[in-house]
Amino acid sequence: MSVIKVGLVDDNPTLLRNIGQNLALFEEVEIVFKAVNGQDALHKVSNHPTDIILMDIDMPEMDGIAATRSIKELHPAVKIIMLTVFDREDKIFEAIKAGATGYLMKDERPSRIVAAMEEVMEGGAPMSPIIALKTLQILRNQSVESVKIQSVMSPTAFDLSEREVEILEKIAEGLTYQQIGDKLFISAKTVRKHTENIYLKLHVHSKLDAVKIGQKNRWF
Amino acid sequence: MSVIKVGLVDDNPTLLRNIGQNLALFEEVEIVFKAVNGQDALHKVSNHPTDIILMDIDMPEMDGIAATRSIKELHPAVKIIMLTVFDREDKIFEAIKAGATGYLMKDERPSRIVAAMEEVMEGGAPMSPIIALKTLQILRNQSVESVKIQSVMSPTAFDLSEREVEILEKIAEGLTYQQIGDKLFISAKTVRKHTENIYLKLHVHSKLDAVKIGQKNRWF
DNA sequence: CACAAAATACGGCAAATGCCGTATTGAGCG
DNA sequence: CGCTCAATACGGCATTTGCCGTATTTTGTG
Repeated sequence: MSVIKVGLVDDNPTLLRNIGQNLALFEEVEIVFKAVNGQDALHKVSNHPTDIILMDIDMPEMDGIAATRSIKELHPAVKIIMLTVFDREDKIFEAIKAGATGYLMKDERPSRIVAAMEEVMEGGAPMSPIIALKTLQILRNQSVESVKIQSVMSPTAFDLSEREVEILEKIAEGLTYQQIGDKLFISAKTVRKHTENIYLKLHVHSKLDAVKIGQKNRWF
Repeated sequence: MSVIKVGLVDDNPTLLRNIGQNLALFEEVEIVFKAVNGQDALHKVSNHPTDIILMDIDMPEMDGIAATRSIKELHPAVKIIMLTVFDREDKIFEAIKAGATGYLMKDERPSRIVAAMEEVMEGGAPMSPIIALKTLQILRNQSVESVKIQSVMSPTAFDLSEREVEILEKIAEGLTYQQIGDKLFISAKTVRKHTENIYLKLHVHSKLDAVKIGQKNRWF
């Protein structure tokens, strides 16, 4: 892999051109497309072989995070580096969740951006210092348990129907059978029957144990 | 701040000397102490003004993580960069929790280690690419809720006694009053009375709701 | 020691829950 | 068109739970 195929996504044409011109000076990158919004990017990435997308996080229409989610779904191999002007710390976590591999400030030097792209190609995860610190701070607030390696199972793996998952959600909220029935416009008796079936499938015998399985597998 | 005052902590004298010699070539760092274990480090950092500690993560006696925790407690301003030979991914998270600011492989080039220290001094959080990726992966597995800014309350904030917290833990495990009583060698009736008091203090009316508060505040 | 708080224990009762039935309806599918 | 399965609904019953008492013992603290 000598030349890195890059897609640029930014709703500001001026910035788009600036970044493009800066990157064009580096022979190790080749800009394969430019897009002005998430929809546009989603379309163009399908028609151009792409290694890395530099994605503006703040865009109208489909924003960078939604676009990242969509693109990663269709093209998991494409790496995405988020770019932001401000330190939108509330967005960092969402961007990471969406599947971004790197996270840089827009005012990084072009050489740093190219270095970051090379780092991504080598399996790294480049972040601006302030971003890296922020991720550590977020992580530091986590409990050890929540990071434990665990094989997450989908509700269908337990053979739960959609309705049953819906019921289990309400149970997890702490509602009684009657309250759940009222919410779903079915009788409390029916809710209890669903619950019986849920218990059979999950091999548990109480609301609490059922909810515990749901939480462990992040169903809600 | 021109010269960075560095402390080295490693149980392997050879590596300690190697790193020391390598760093000595850089005029922007000054090694203020070397320690061979956590205890030693904890003692020496108190007697030497220190900016950054390079800490081996695998040490006998007090390991790097415990040492980091202790040092950050006494000297919050001291930045700590963890060094590891292998990709001990299970240790990364613990190290971060303990308060490490950076996380590098030992085989990083000396110039990279110096660059990382400068990055730390500027408020960054340098990580080797593989580490950075790992932190993102950990973060990606988190639920959004668990990162939400939330004021975590201690059980004492709800006026819960130790015993009541203990009872609540068992409830969270999904045990019945009888089972809890058997485990704690008290009668089920007593467990129920404790639970009544817990409900009063937490303002809830069911096991599920009580456990939800406990989970939200990370009591177990 | 005296006092307060916490932990322990028991009784009773209404409501909720867990579990065993049965039965009807409708949607999907070969 | 039958077949299956999910969703719906109801009855009954034993157990658990939530909540109201009261009361004794233990523990900690001034």
